[in-house]
Amino acid sequence: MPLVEPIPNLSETGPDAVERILAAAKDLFAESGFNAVSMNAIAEHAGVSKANVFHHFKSKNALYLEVLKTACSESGSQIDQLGSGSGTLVERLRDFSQSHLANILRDEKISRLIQRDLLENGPQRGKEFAEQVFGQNFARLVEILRTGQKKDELRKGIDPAMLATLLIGADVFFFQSREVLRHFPDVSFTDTPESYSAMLVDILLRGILPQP
Amino acid sequence: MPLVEPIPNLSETGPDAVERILAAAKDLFAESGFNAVSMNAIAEHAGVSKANVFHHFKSKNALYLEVLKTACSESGSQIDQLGSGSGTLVERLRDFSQSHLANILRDEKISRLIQRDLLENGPQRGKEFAEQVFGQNFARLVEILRTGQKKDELRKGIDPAMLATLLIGADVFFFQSREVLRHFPDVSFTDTPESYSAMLVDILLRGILPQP
DNA sequence: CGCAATATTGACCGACCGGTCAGTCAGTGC
DNA sequence: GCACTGACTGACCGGTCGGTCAATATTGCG
Repeated sequence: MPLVEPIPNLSETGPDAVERILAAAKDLFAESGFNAVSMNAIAEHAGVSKANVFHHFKSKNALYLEVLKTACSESGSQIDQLGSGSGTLVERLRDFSQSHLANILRDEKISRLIQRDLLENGPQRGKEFAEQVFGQNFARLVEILRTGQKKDELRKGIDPAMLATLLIGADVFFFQSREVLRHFPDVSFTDTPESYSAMLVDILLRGILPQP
Repeated sequence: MPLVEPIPNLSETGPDAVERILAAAKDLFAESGFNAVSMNAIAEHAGVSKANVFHHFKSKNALYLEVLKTACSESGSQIDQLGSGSGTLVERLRDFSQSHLANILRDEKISRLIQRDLLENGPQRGKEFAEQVFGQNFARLVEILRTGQKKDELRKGIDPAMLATLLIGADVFFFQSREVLRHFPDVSFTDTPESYSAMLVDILLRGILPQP
């Protein structure tokens, strides 16, 4: 029972079958993970026969890798423009935090897909992601922070890589824990990522101690 | 091909079959997730027949839920003693951050199991975890922070729930991203969670801006 | 001891899995 | 007309899945 019909395809020009398969696979893999999705389900979702899926992709794993590759390139290009803005380091940090979280939330499917893949494929995949997907952006962020530190916009004792980890980690944790946090009565920010981001940067900048 | 033999069982007194099944299931579920683990694999790992597993647990799902229940109660009791220490808020924060991260890392299997379950069972499970597993501890941490805030040990503008989220999130992110972070040349703390924790608290306390 | 309850087993089931295959069909160049 | 090609399909394969069942081994109790 296909939950989504393959676009009625009124006469002829619909999305290419390959694209429909990739889109269906992306949705289903992100939703339920590699093992829980059958090639039959993908085929039905895409409105083609299972055999046709195998005609275009030599195996389930090959299809999965193709989906992952696409997702990663999208994910990478989204973050590209970050950190290139001008202004003080403080302004740039605010911008980065806001747009980074927005990017994660924008295509939830991609985020889930990558999260799932990292969880299921262990250290080896972790290395691949570090080197091929996130490495550049992380290094750039660290470099920006280091430069700011030299210009005395950042405290000397701070490890730039630690700060970068914290900035990214806070957003990632927000993304994947929203559905838990939402049910804590003390928590008020799950529906407004902007306010989460603002509070995060505020804490990072000024610290949590009372100021004389 | 069982990767781990069921304990030679020299004559008779080994762990009860039910316990062996639970232990095997916990290991395998944590390692590969619900769908990727077969009842046959669990049975072999536990050194019993598959039918015997079904004799003690009415279904795969019931076994899984039992494993999850056990894992959650262990996870809960571990965190129990936190925050009950004495001393200034700063000292207690340092203690909390250190031991919280240590707890997460101690039984990696449980952490992975819960992480996997939250990812695969969506918002509904998120609510259950929030209410039945993490709710109390989170509320207690928030309460400690709020009290400290009233005694002026914490800046007024800080949202205690936000700070609690940040404390916990930083540790969780560290746990699940170690294998990625490890491969960033700028990162130096992946093998020393204590130094990560120390840097985290330092940043939170003093902020990242230069101090006059 | 006998005997019932429980623990454990191998054989088995239908459903579904990823993947294959022979073949249909529309389009294209000659 | 004909040969060829790539997209596409339904039927099918061996294998594994979660789950069942009748039969056997083990235990505990009168």
